[in-house]
Amino acid sequence: MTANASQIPRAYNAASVEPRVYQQWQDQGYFTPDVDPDKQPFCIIMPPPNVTGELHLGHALTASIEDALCRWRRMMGDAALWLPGKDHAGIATQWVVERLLAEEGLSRHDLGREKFLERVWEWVAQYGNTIDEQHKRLGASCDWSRLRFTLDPGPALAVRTTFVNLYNKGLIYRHERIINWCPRCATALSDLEVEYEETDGKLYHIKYPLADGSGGSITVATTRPESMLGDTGVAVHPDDSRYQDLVGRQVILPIMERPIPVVADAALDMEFGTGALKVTPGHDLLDFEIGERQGLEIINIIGFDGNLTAAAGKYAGVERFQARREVAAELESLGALEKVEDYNHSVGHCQRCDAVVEPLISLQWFLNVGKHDDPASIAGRAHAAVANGDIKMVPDRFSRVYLNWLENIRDWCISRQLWWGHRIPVWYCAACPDPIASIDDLTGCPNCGAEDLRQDPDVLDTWFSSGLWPHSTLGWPDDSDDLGYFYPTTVMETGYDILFFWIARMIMMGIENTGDIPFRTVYLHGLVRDAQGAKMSKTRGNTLDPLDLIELYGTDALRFALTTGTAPGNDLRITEGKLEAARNFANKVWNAARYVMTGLEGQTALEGWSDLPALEHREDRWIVSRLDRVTVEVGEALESFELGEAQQKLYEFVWNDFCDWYIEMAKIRLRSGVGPSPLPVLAHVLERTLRLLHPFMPFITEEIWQNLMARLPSEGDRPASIMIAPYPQAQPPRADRQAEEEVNLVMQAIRAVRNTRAQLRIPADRPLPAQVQADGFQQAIEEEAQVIQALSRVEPLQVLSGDSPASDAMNGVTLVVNPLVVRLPLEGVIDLSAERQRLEGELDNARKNLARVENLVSNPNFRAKAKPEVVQNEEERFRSLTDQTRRLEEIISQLGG
RNA sequence: GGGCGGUUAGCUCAGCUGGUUAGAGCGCCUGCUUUACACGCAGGAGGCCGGAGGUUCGAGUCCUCCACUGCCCACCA
Repeated sequence: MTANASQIPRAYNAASVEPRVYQQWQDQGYFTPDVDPDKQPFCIIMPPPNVTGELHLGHALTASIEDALCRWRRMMGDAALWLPGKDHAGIATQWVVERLLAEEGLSRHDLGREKFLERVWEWVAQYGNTIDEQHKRLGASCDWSRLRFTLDPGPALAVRTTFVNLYNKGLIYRHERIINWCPRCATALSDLEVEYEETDGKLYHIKYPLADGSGGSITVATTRPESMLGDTGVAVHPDDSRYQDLVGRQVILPIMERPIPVVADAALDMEFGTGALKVTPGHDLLDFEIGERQGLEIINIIGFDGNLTAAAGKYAGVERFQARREVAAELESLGALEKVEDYNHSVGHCQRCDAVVEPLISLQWFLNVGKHDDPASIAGRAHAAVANGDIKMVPDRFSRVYLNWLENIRDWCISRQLWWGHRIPVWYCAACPDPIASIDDLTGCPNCGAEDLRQDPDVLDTWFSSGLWPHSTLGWPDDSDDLGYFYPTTVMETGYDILFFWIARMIMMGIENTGDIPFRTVYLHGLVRDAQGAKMSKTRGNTLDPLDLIELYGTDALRFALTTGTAPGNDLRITEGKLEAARNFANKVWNAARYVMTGLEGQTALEGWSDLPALEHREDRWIVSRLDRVTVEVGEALESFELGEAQQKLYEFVWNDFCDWYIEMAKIRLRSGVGPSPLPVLAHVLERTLRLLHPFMPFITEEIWQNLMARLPSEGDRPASIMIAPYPQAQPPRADRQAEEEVNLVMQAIRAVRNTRAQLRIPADRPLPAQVQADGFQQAIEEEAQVIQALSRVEPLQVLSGDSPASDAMNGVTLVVNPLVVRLPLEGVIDLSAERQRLEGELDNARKNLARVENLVSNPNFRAKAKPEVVQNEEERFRSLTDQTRRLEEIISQLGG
């Protein structure tokens, strides 16, 4: 383990490190929390990916965020449970297996239900855990011992229990009504599973003659002329003066030659089309409702297979879009087609297969969720939970979207005509009139004892079981320890695209079943898009495989790239540049660590590295003060779910403060051996930084941490892994304003000299003599002289007191780093007038700033109304600018001319 | 039709409750094989924070309107 520093590879090798480290974590049982009353529970239920799923960047984003939160809370001492799962994904999985069968020339009907389900289970056994293994590559610290599948006995019992309870309450019911039907998937869909797309279509104006033979007619407009075969009425608005005299009369439906009534219904939009609507209650939602109100007949002319039915007369058996063309043609030949206009409207498509959805009448199961303003209803309680703040959403704007959805919610069609899924636990007895809902499988009728029972053939919408997920995974309906301890869960984290599908359902079902909310906070992340901002999709071919990216950049870099520089709820683009930046950062951390560990080689005087009891040196006090400031900022960012902000802060601290400045300063002390050794501080800052970074970059931090700890004397309890080490907390006494101010001055002076060199093209290695007037900071500058000399290559450096510049310094450049004045005698390199011009430019700038601040500070309104610390800041700035202006004026006057 | 975002440096984006001279990464320009790192170091250029009003001592940040753009919802016959 304690390899020589020389044996530490020059670059971090993700591929060899990561699987090994992950295995160690898992073997140690770190992912599996105990139910521990002395700890605070923290629980995230992972959104269960589909068993058919391959890890994509959306999963990777989900996992990166959830893992970071879990690792952070675990290090904070919570009993952190991240519970993984998988979803049986009814339609998606059935499709995959049916496609495989099709390759054998078989359909599921050839196999029969039982054999088919066996095949699906075989498929799941063989391929269903791909995504789990992929999650492990991401470093997911989830508790695999608690892994749940939606069809496992536990969740299945939860589904049946819920169904039976709701059935017994009368909230789940079976009804014949108009639903969304996908002819390709041959199943009913919920409203949510229909996606509307703007489509260029036609608006057909069809003339229906009056039945009285008067020669009069009424013209209706439709985008689906074939549906007229099922018309059972024509509706007009009751206030529409054009049609007053037609209401109550009959018209003749062309082609079908069927008399149908003209009715008045207020749902009509008088402005639209001709103001008259053909009513097809069998195939249109609005028409269905009008039909119900007006007592119109329902005729089904489109069948479940998408072909026209016998009720369509001579069009029976014709495919629906073919029928559209043929009906339009026939209407035209009959002279009933008044006109056809181009028309853009939105058409519903099946979310799964993209076929055009057909509204039709069918016998289905529904869940009555009630109204949002009924506090006793499912929707009402789900509404209240968010409205009253029991459940908080991040970002908050999604609360309104959610509430608005619930305010318009309708009953949920929960039955699907599939085989793969939770079969509806209802049996029909040949001898009894009422269906029987039962948690246990029935073999005989509980009412009459008859054995002629038939179970409902349908399965439940996949989202029905998903809706129970937070409590069903924890053991409900049993009163399990996990349920008591981890429920309500802490955070639900997922993409905003499933706010209605999943989040809303979990809130509804969670409260219904347990009486308590399923989670306290909902964190919604955005969609991962490609570099051009396009949605990633397989058909577009613009998907990036996270595993490829891991191979190229490393897991930590991928995770960092996905979660830095983004805000909750905002879509993000993943680009090569971001991935490279993240990888470079990982490399930076690795090399900083390599440097520190090289320094530790063979050292013995490292006592106190873990808590640095007495810091003498200004630079040490500075970096520790900065470290603690960052520690506070990172903690606060995490508390408010601002992961990107936390990582940004850490990035800047590591790269700028620690690497660019502290390590460079420490090198000088290490070389000279003068003053206290910076090694304990280097070790301390590195070790804490690793812990701060660990939730975001778990692998590289663990690998370095193990290496580092092996080189450091044991002080206090030493955990076996960084992932169970405590998350760093700031120690207020270490905040050191003075050290920060002094080191800042030193850095500014160094920058000023470097800048001058670059401007004047003076080679970096050519030593320049310099004088510093260190008004009030003599001691600090004298003590930091070595650093200033080394980092800006000034040699020799003369520190002057007060305002007594050596006269020979006047032929050169004077840098005002208020309150310091740095003089670089550069005879011949720069002429007096150019220098004078430069200084006057600076003075100009300073005066402008001074005027602005003076204005502010002298404004009584500002003094009265601004926060005291703001006033104080501005006053300080005023003094400093006054000072700077005075210095510049003096210097310019000394230049003469 | 209703609602919600976005519009900040050439590109991709941060900027939380209004308070220094608005930041980062990438890209660009100038120098550097400085023994942790060229996946690097040092220096630099580049922004009327979409437009117009308003509130305020003070606005990228709050309010109103407008423009462009993306998304969500809706029974657009």
